[in-house]
Amino acid sequence: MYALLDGNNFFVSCERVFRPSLKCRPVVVLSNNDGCAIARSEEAKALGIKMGAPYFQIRHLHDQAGLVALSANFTLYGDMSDRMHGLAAGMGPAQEIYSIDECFIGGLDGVRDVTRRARAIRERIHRGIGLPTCVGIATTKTLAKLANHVAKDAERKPGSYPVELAQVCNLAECPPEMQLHVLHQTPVGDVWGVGRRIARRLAELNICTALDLSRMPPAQARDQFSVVLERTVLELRGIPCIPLELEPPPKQQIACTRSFGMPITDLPPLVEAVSHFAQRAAEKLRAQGSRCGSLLVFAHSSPFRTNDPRFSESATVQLLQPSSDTAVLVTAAERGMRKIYRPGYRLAKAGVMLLDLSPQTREQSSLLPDDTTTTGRDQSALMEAMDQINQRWGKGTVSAGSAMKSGDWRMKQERRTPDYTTRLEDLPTARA
DNA sequence: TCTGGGGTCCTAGGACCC
DNA sequence: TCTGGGGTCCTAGGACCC
Repeated sequence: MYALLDGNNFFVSCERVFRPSLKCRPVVVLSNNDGCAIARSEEAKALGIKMGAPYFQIRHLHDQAGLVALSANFTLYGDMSDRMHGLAAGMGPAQEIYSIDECFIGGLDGVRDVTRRARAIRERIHRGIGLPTCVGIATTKTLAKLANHVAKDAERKPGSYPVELAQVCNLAECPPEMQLHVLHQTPVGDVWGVGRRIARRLAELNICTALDLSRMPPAQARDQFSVVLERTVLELRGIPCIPLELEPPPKQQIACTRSFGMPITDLPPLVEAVSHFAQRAAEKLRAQGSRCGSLLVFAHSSPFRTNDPRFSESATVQLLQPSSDTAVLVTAAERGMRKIYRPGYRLAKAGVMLLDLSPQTREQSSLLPDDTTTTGRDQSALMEAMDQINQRWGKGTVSAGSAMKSGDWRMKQERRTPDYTTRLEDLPTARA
């Protein structure tokens, strides 16, 4: 038995905790660079704003309908997320943190009164940190996801489902007719693991609802699609195929990529940007205790500006030996960028990806006699000191020389809210 | 003028080996 | 003139997730 708990309109809800005036208003949170809407309040959804809608296309709704648009504040959301997951863990013996706003709880078979317990946890989260959540409970993760949809729909679309299912829906407790009804009401594209493409192909086979999909022969799902879809079919039938992942496996690649605040044509700001990306990526790399064997740098022009000349290049730089040293990675990133750079293009985005990750174990010295790369204890001690300083005093307190964050490649974030929960200066003040 | 970022897994096809 | 079969590894591309 699994439960899935997730925060409703998570980023918007985080913002509303500290600005109650945003309640009952249409609110969106924008992606980096204030590019497009990545979270919407119910009121914003009612205005017809789609997930991913470019901001410039919905900006007029500010005057027309009082839309409030905020820059993403991931520091705030990450901290609220930690608190939410901490409270959610009380629901059962095992927890998988699936994303910033969702977690699965497993091992519920031995837990008495699961539904009531889920309601109590929801209440505790709401009282404790002010976030609204919904919980779906079922025999498999895929069905728990589905139940979670039901809990949400029952709450916000009166009449769609019985009110008892609002906020917390335990599908396993529902009578069989209701279970069938739920599967029948769910479009196949809303099933976890079925995206737009596969939904379209399934529709050609006359498979349009979750119920239809659950009745597809698993072998056919495997032959005509993939083992992934076969698992989904089985999960919809109540046969668990996707286990709980208690500990996140170490990442196999680490990326840092950004769209620029304005188009870049010159080499120096590009080098500065990728140096910065390499530095950030190196921090993430060390945080999970890994080294990387190679690094990929890319840059491209805007795919949306069809009149501009197109540019899209990448270079993979092999390191002499695996490293997690900021200086080594920054140097490699710069080299890659100099290699792919061509003048005359308006570049919109660039990034660095660390590949061939392996665990940071013992020091391994180079076989090459004249390898001048600085290695060994001194360098890793320096990295450790850098990470600690930045952790204690804030990101970017110390940084590699070429990676200073000064240029106009920096992203636009014109409507960012304060770091209410992680910076003393931003602590909200309560007035009597 | 203005369109995000960071991941995973699976599959097909080619290279290579015996 | 005749030209196998089975396996592994790697990569690129597609699909999905939030």
